[in-house]
Amino acid sequence: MGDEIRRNMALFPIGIVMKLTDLSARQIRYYEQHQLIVPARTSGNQRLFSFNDVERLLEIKALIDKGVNIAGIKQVMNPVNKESQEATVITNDTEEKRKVLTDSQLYRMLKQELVTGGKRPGQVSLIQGELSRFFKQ
DNA sequence: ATTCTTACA
DNA sequence: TGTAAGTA
Repeated sequence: MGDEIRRNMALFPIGIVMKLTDLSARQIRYYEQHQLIVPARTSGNQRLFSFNDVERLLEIKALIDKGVNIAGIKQVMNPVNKESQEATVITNDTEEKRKVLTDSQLYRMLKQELVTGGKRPGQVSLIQGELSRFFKQ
């Protein structure tokens, strides 16, 4: 179950997630208020998002674009499970080890995610189509 | 320089 | 949702 841990690792600050999803900070925080995502927090109260968080945000974005409101999204999306939340609790030790992700490191991980496809077989990952714009040739 | 919360447009 | 204010 190592892949799940990887997808639940808290890695990105909101600024990067904004670029990854093309969502505003206001929107991202708003969706968190409604429990659509539960990003981890650093000891300094800063949000740290995981690949799963980013994927969920992309799904939310797709639904919003379809005209679905928050209430509708809550019905369609499965709620954030306990394991995810536990896995994203940031200890001081974790925070120290995380360091700052360089762009090259980030893109490397994103490419890995594209190869993996994210999620499980059966449900097509939205991350691939959405994030492909970061690898325009 | 970034992010956070609160509150008003 | 956008944005401004005052912090951390």
